[in-house]
Amino acid sequence: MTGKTFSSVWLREPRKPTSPGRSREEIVRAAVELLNEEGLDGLSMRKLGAKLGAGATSLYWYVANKDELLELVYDEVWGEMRVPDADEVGWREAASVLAHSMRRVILDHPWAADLIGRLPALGPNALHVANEMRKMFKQAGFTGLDTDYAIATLTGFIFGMTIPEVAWNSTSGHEQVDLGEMRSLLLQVARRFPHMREGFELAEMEDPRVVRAVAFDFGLVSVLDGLERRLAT
Amino acid sequence: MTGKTFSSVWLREPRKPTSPGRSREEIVRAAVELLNEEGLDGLSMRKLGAKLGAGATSLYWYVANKDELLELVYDEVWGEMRVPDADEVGWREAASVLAHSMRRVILDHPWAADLIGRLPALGPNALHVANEMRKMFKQAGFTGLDTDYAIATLTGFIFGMTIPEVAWNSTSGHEQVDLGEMRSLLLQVARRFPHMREGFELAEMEDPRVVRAVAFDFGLVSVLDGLERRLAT
DNA sequence: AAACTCACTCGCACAGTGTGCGAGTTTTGT
DNA sequence: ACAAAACTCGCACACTGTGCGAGTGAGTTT
Repeated sequence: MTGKTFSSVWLREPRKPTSPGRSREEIVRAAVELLNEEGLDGLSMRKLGAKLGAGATSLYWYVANKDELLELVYDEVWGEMRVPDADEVGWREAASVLAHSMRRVILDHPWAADLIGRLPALGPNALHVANEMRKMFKQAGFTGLDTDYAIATLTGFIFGMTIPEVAWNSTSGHEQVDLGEMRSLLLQVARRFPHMREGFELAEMEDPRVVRAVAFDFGLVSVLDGLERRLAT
Repeated sequence: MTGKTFSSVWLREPRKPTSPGRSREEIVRAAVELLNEEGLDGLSMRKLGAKLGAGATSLYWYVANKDELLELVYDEVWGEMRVPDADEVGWREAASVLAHSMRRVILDHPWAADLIGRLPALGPNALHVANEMRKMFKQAGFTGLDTDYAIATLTGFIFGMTIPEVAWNSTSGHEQVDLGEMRSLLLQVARRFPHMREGFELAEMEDPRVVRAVAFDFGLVSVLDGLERRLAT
């Protein structure tokens, strides 16, 4: 374990000098664009500099290092998540809309999936979402730490459902894999793991994207039901 | 989108030549060791070669590229997950033990958290776990695709709960952050996001590790309750 | 007007990365 | 003994993040 000292953009002076109205947001915006186009590996300081018509190392005036830049872009995706007001639509509806929104955002920004396991979500946008979720679950009737447990449970489910989906999408983007070979491999697998066979047969009649969406909905009502049951005690 | 052709170690000839009983497993084992010691960034082909007393590029005889090596080590962690027999202990108990086992394995191999979002779990160990889970949920009473949805829901919850926990651990390993500064920042946050305040106050009286473990249990019973409810319809 | 300060830019260099290539070495098969 | 196959590895290439220190240009002070 490298004795790394914990540091985060968010745990520092509220602002850098940033006197000219110019650049940090611009950098983050360009970085997000680059990430959307080329993925996490496609983001390098040199490319980002070039995209902004700047030298590679100029960016280091606005950002301490690449990790800090990643913290900033990570919070940016939290900013895209929509949390409806539970007072207006009820907590279950609010939670459901939020869940689909979070899933959508991650699928649209696959690189964010990698960041979830690397950075804690401490930025203002993430805190805003957390705050709204807390309000939502309190409105549902949760109290004390149970409220936070409910938040963790729901976001956990959403992330855990979506992150592997990203992994799957990244490989099967336009699959070059021989379909016949794939099929025969599946058969071979089915022999060694007999319980999987039925699942394979059922799943291959549907569009995988649809299957995953249905699975998400199935899981979501389960989780919400489970949370609702906690309220009864 | 780079038109990457999908390829996986698992979708290829069942075996490389591998005539001498010697090396591929050994490489994977050493890689896992290196990963446990130094994390995902600490694994480089050169270091791995050195650890094995071999030249850096010698490994490429046994492994097509680094990604393939990662697929192999990824499946290795699936091999550490324990799935009890649902016929003996009942599906709820089996699911619960499995969940805690998966959480433990990921916390013990934090680098695996990054791989979940990058690679689909297609290795033999992963398939074995999936197979056992399918058996477990069928024993519970699920049928058809619902069985697969239940699997996705449970593993989704487990991963989604644990992956951010890994992120948090990686920063707060031995936190060098000024506690007073942290405190004052939290107060500032609490002003902007009032609903968070109660959560902060409650949480800071407990050991964060314990809080997260409790949250996991809370979420787990919720998810299992929710799944059980699906059986009623 | 001259001097100074300070926000900002960026080229160079260093240590490190994955990996293709092709020339070597060892082991195996006949 | 000879050939073929299995295996090793040094070199080179293009790339990475980033510390350093010299440069630029606008604004402020004297």
